Amino acid sequence: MLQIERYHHIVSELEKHGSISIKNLMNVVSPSRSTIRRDLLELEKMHKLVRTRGGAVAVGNNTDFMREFEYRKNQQHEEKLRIAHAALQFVNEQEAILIDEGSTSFELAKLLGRFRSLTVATCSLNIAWELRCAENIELLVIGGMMKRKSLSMSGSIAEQTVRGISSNRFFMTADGVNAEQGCMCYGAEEATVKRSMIKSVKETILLVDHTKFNKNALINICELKDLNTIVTGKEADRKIVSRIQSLGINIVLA
Amino acid sequence: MLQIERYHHIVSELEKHGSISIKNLMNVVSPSRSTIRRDLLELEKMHKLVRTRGGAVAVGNNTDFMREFEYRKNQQHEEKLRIAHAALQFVNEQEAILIDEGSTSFELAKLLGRFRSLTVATCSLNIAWELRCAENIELLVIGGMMKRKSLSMSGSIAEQTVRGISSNRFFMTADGVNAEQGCMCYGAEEATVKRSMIKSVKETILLVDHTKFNKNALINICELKDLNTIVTGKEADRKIVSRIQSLGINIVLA
DNA sequence: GCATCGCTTTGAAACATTTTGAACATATTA
DNA sequence: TAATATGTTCAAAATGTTTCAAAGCGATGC
Repeated sequence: MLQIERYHHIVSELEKHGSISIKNLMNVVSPSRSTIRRDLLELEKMHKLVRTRGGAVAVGNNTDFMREFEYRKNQQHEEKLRIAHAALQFVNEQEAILIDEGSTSFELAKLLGRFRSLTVATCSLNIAWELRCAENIELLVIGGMMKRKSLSMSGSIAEQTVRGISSNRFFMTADGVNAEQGCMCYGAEEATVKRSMIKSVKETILLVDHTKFNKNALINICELKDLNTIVTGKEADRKIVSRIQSLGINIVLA
Repeated sequence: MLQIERYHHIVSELEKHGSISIKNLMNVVSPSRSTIRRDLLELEKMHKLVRTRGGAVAVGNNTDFMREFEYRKNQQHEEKLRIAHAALQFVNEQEAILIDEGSTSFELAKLLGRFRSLTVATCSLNIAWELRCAENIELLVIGGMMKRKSLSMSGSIAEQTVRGISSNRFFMTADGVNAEQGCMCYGAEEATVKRSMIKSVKETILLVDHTKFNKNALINICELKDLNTIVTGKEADRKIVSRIQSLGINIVLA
């Protein structure tokens, strides 16, 4: 394995797991302890990792974030993947779509490579980064003050930008949904941006895993009737589903 | 195997795997190390790949790591680091600064961890990603249509955002600088954003390595008198330096 | 057609440099 | 204290660079 390939392998393992051991790297990237040790030494100089006894961990700031993101991603990850796949039916070639921040919509973004040509607008830094090299996608990054927790842009600048655009579909996420209060999330500014987005599109499609139903989150985003479709996992409670359907909202169980 | 066939084979392998080793190419494209080495040398000149010890990696590779590797192999990398360090003297605690896209300003961004509290606005997706976890930094991402080549946002949305902000200092980059035409860059939309940025700050500081002097790039950004300071490498030609100083521009040789 | 010339490409060898794997003494952990 | 990991040093291996002669190839003239 080439040196650069080893470096790359180590860094990407680190991004995935947050830490690695020399033992696990042996026979994968190199047969010799010394070489691995030297690689870690080099990567530490580049501030790509911090060495520990027996291995290394991802660098300071990134670790917390990675852990949190990985954690959120892994919760209901399999369900989120199903939801993302099901959401694809609402994406059409040559269209412009809006994608919200959040792990489910991140999964959707990762599936957009299959289209020939799309325009995607997003306030998620994660999604922007994921799509930055996708040649089939015209990417509109919605700027604003970045929220470190969600890695998304919000605030008055984001709102102003959203008001100036219009598109067919908005794939929204939420932290809580119920028939009475509608969609909710924890951040007030995020909620404002979401509301603007809803206004600037023809159709809003909510992507939520089943655990979000009947859960309350601080800030109200919109009522259920503002949505056109909800895509969720087949684990969703039947009563809730039929309750929502009775309000005239289309539900897709993935 | 014909030369052109070898080139083709190497490039397509590179597209498939992201990296190749000379060993693997031996006996496939040519029996001789020398020939392969020469091929890689040629392809590197054509910017089809970047050579590494023992092989080569694809250019414009998606991963952070490869991109950084490409940067590091760049001739002026060491100079750019010096320039970034020197530029730090113009950054003050608690201030708001604007940072342009480009590899030199990216180096500057990486040094901002040493401040206790800063507000940073940038149109560079690279820089935004780099600073996403920095708890000492309030990050304003300037949104807009993303240019894949520079990983930066521009266009009318970016301009509009820039018009709405004001800050103390703008750290600008350029592809060409000379006393007559001033600062230039290759992208027309990028130039427009840069001009807006210059207008919205008190002081503009240009960060350029010495190779940018007396080089022409397509689009004019501004005249030299619009700048307050130029930070460049000590390799810069003395004549050019004194010529610019005579125009009343402060020059820092890093 | 074929020999010759000039140019480019190729393969190999010599030498410089970097990387690697192993050995051993030292430090750290349980 | 035993076990494990680390740092250091060194020779061997691998890779890069430079140089050069041989081979390949097109153009030209006979």
